[in-house]
Amino acid sequence: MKSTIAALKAIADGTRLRIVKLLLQYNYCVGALARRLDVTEAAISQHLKVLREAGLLVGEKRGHFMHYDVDRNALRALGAELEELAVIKREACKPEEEGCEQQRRGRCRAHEAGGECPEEVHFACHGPNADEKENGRNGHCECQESQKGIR
Amino acid sequence: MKSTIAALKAIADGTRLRIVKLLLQYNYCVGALARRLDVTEAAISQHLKVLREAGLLVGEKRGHFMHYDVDRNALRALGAELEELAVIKREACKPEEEGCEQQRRGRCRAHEAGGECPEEVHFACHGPNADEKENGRNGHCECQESQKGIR
DNA sequence: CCCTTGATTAAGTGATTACTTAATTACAGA
DNA sequence: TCTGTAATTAAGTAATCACTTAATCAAGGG
Repeated sequence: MKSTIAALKAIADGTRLRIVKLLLQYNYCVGALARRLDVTEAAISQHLKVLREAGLLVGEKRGHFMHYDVDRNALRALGAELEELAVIKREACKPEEEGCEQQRRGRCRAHEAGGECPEEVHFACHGPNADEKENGRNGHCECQESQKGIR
Repeated sequence: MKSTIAALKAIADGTRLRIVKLLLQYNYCVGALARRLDVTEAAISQHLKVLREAGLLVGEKRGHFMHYDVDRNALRALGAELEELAVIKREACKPEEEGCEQQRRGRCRAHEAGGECPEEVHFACHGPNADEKENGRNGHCECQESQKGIR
């Protein structure tokens, strides 16, 4: 989760994305990357550090040259994580589990049909206010796909 | 390409990733997001703008509430793009196409076997220097998987 | 043991970013 | 039309970031 963000941050940079793409194809050392990308070696080294610490690269010393490889599994995993987000579905309201009040939801649907939205269901959109939060309401059941059209 | 980076930058932020995850599940309006995430509405609005301009969200006005939905296709496409990177293979050297000198590569392998790396193949790792670049050498063929172990 | 070269680190700079508060725009109801 | 509320935008600030140059570390070859 936190490492996901670190990895996303690491690859969400033009120069670093170019580095990753180059290293996927070629086994360049640091100096070669610098020349190919027309960036100073120091800058490349700093970018490599970011990518390495994000788990996207692994380094290997050969002679006194340093070569970096992309951790393809980490890259795949990162992509998969985003794709998996995309399949999250709007949760259906389960009032019996969540302790929500069906009456209130019913009233929301009435509003959807053109009726008026009573004051008690305002948090359908806005979530619980401070008092409601203390009363354990989480405001989530009122904002489902099933009630699309409500506020 | 450029939009890829924008989308990655947009989602590579803790607060914005939380927004996306919430919006995948719930149909909150801006104020509800602000309350759920304990962030000011102004801050949320600015994050929503970033996500919207990156193509990850679409907004819809209902009454005078603003609801945002995640563009799941965009999210999927972004994840797929990262996964597709991971399958890029190290390119085999094609000297006939690239104008590289096989003799030189041969000498590199000799070095791999424990021999000495002659000065002329130094760019095997480092890419072309200024003069070589003018002579059309791209320094790429010498740095392939096939020559792993060379500098 | 020095000298050269590759790579990293240190320090400093300008640009960008995430946030705050305040002002503004947009909209619905009285 | 006026009022109150939702949302956005403006303006300012502290922190982070990508880059630069210079110094340092590491590793061979003479």
